[in-house]
Amino acid sequence: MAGYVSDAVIRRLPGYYRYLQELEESGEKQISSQELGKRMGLTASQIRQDINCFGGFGRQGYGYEISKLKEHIGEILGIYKDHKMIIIGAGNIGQAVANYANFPKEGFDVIGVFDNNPNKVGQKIGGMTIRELSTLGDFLDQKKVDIGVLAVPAKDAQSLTNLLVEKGIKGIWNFAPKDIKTPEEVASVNVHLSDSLQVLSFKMTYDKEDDK
Amino acid sequence: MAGYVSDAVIRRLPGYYRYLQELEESGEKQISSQELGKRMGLTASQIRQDINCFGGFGRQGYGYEISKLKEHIGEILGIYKDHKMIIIGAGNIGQAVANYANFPKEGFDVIGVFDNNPNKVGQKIGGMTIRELSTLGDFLDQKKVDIGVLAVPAKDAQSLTNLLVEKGIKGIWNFAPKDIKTPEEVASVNVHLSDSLQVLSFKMTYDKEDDK
DNA sequence: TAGATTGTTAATCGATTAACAATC
DNA sequence: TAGATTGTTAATCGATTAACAATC
Repeated sequence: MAGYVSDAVIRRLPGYYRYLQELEESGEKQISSQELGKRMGLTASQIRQDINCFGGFGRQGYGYEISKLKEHIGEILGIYKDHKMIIIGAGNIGQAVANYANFPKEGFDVIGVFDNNPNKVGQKIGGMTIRELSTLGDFLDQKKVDIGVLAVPAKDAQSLTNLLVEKGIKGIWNFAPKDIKTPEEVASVNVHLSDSLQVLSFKMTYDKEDDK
Repeated sequence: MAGYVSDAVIRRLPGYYRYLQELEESGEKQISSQELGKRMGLTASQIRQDINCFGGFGRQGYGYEISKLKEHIGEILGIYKDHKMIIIGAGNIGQAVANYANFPKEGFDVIGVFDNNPNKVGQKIGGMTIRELSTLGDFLDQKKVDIGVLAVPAKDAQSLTNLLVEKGIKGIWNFAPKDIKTPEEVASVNVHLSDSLQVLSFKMTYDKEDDK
């Protein structure tokens, strides 16, 4: 359906989904681009442009049917598909992701957790037994895994990425404080929590000098 | 020093810091915008433009002195300052942040953790005793806190934001799956992990149809 | 000096906003 | 029908890239 979709648009899609879900839960049936824009802090124009990257889901003179638009955007995001995930690194972040309650109901299903620390291997987190990292290759040979979550130190990020890619992973969600390189056909998203905290730190300093 | 700095530039700053640190650790002394661009996947032009938002740190015919530029960008980001942080919500993410090893050495210091679950209050995480959420207001009256980390359910995010703002917090690092509103003088950064996973899901689906 | 590379101005590109005809 | 609001084209704005004089 969609042709080229810019990164700027892609990054806004989950926000649309969240706001539409909230509206749906509050019992609303319909919304105009103007009203949605007011709530989200976007212009009505931008919302219509964004949505029309994927086709005309609205109705002139009426607006958008909330549940239908939400459904469409969920579909576009691919969140109704079944995603098999594994987590590599059972440290703070690996554990948080393993236990994160929001995923399963949306089709993101953790089927394995790996670590190379002997004290952790065999322990359970989020109902899963932590496996020895050296068994990762075999695991990937045997099971279909869609998403690899990298929650390891920076120095291990690229070599593990290479292994995942070699074994046919489709996407990598990278929490290591290091940018990873994947071939074009393997999607990746970097989270970089520490970067995000530094951005906050910057804004705390510089906002004061802002004069607009 | 700096006038208006666009969000696009701000978001790249932590990346510069990371790459420069890595170069420094590997013993490099000097780098040109061209070479740095190659490593980071940016154009040399963009790097020079970005850096010159904050002043001329380079030398013609030579490039940039790595340790000096790193230091400058660290300064700009404000990461050498002392930041007192509190964490609100001792669930998966709150715990991960409390235990996150990368912060203290860079001046981000967690001085309190709060939760409203009686089973959690009194327990220890990251060397801190979890406090009853209802004591948050008093705590903020007594101590100077710079950053509040929100790791709570969506429904509680805005009311806790309001409390933090009222008590004079300077920045909010928001992990709740909900956009928060703060007055202009209070900085905030949303992390929205679930959004980021959905972006990955989208890219896994649509990259294949991409024809460039 | 010659070569390299910055700092900065100008050109281009892409994303956002405005406008308005189509139509519910 | 009249009013509202979309889908879409055109105008504007801002960010990225290119170019080049300045200078180390």
